[in-house]
Amino acid sequence: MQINEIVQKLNMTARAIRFYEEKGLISPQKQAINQYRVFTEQEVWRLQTIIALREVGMNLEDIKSALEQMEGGDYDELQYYLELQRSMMFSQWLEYKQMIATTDGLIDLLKQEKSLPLSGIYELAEGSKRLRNVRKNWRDQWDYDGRAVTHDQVVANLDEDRDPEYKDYAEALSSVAETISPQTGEVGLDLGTGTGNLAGQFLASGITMCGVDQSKEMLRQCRLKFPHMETKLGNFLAIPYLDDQFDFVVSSFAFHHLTNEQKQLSLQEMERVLKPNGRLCLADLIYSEAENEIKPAAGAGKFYASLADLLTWFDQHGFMVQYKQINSLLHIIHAIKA
DNA sequence: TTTCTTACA
DNA sequence: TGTAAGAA
Repeated sequence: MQINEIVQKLNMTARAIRFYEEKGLISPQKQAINQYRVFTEQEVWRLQTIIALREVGMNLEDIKSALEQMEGGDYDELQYYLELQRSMMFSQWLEYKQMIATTDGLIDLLKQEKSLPLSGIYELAEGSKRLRNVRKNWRDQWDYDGRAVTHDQVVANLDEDRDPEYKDYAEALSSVAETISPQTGEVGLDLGTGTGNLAGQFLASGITMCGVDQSKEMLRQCRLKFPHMETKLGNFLAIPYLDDQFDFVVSSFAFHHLTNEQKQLSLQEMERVLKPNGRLCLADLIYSEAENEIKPAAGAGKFYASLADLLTWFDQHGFMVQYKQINSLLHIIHAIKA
């Protein structure tokens, strides 16, 4: 097949095809006489794949590696690329939501004041820019990919001196499950599910669970352990689910990886995916009280929330809250969306 | 007529 | 990636 047939068949432009070749995504043979490109079925298939991946917003570089993986029969990688794409789309969706809200704010100001007060504009613009940056600055700083395989052993054989972070791990998990005490037929979300240890508590009693984690390797382990659990790549700041999807949201030993600013966004996100009257239960390392309390160092990339801040947030957002303390840092927080 | 390459937007 | 120009 020559280039024009392809162009019509897949309705694209010849320039695009040559461009893909230039970028090394395809490499059709050329006729010796006139240098015309000749396309095989294989190449048509590749082109179709490129178009499809393009359609979901993947850039050419990523498509190239995805294609290479698929050549090697590695469909896991492709799945990862698609999930990454999906989670990015959720980030963008939220950004748009934010921008819409900002615009609405400006429209309201315009209506009320007949003019745009500069301070208001500035505030709204700054606000949305800040939110955008907070989301953009999210990264895997913790190398969970590298720790995925050994993670379960680490939490199983705790050396409390070396890993004070996971002290009372098992107790915390079962406490969360107990607190939520899910009804048959309910659907729950485990944020930062890792290898699915918390979700497993619910799965064991026949509850449908979805898990979100930012580490693909953690999710791989999780899928091995719980093949029937739905897992998605994503993060706390742009939960890859639509609004009002879950009866309850849980999370353990993960929230403290967020900065305080990110925590606010994250709570907002949990609220978004939670059904009306949904429940939320967090097990995490939290400073309990008083400013003058001696706060143990949280370590790099860790930000223990203050209990008071959390309670305030829940209060302001119409949640009923209860909490209990497991050890000096570890708390279980239970909030119900009224 | 068709496609190719190259340069530029 | 689109468009334009010159060549095979």
